[in-house]
Amino acid sequence: MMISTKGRYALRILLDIAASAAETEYISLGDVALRQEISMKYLEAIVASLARAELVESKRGKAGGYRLARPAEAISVADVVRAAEGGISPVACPECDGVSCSRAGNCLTVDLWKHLDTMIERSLSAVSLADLLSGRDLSEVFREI
Amino acid sequence: MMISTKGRYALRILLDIAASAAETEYISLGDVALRQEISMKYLEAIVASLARAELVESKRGKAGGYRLARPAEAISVADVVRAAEGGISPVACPECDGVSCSRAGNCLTVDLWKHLDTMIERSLSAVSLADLLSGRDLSEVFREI
DNA sequence: CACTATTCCCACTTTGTCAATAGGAATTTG
DNA sequence: CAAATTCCTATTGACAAAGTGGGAATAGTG
Repeated sequence: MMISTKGRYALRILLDIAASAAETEYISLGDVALRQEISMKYLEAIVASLARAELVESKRGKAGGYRLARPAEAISVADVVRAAEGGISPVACPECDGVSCSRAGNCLTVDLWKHLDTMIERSLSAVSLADLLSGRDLSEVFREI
Repeated sequence: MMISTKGRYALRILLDIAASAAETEYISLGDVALRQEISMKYLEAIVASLARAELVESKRGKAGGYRLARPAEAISVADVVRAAEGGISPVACPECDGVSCSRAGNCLTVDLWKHLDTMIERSLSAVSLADLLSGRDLSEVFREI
């Protein structure tokens, strides 16, 4: 599994909410849809998974909307992708997913995929929404991993 | 797009060929199919893309088969994945694919995806078939990136 | 209370990709 | 020629991605 529109949109949505948060407590999806040029309906679907993962809190009814459930510093890109895509691993290797594979013993590749997975995991965990909002140079972040 | 069975199988196929290469010059897909428990027909499809990418050379007819087009040290996992999957990038971000995106200017995420891409690219480029065959500890390889 | 703006829920469509299979043509060796 | 191989094109079934549609529940406002 990889990073499709769901994951990319999810990140943009959260950044949009975080950036607009000063004005009003809760940001409506209508506003986000306008700014991000994403259809309202698709937004709903994506935000639903973000809410399920407790990355955002919602308030219904008029003047309702969404806000971050935690400070932007405490939400990593890994959190977002996991919530939106259902997982982070880019490799469909059974053994890597915890399902034992009959070939695991003499498979020369398992180890490679596992290393790749953990590296991606660590990289995306190291970048927070706040980092992206501040325009921080990501070379630093990635170098420290 | 990222690493599906096609990419994983492709790697296993090349490792199989590389490991058996001492016995006979060319390895037939029938043999690979038996050892790797992958259907002959699916193998054909995958090997075709490896041949197109000039990672393997073929010989037709009886006693024909495939062999590596370069020494195992000179074939990286990145080469294999690119050939089998048609690309490496796990992110479907237009700007990252070279297609200019109207939002690129005020998009806070493009940079992140580009960093991620190049990191994966560099990681997979750093591992060769020979590394995998020798059972070399990949922690070393990944640490040096 | 009536109205309106919102989230929430479920079902649906369309399009595309993955994973694999099928049948047969072309080529080489013995 | 016969057998073993690669090569080529087409097709299938399952599943997910990307998005749409209709409407119910909720909450603030005049």
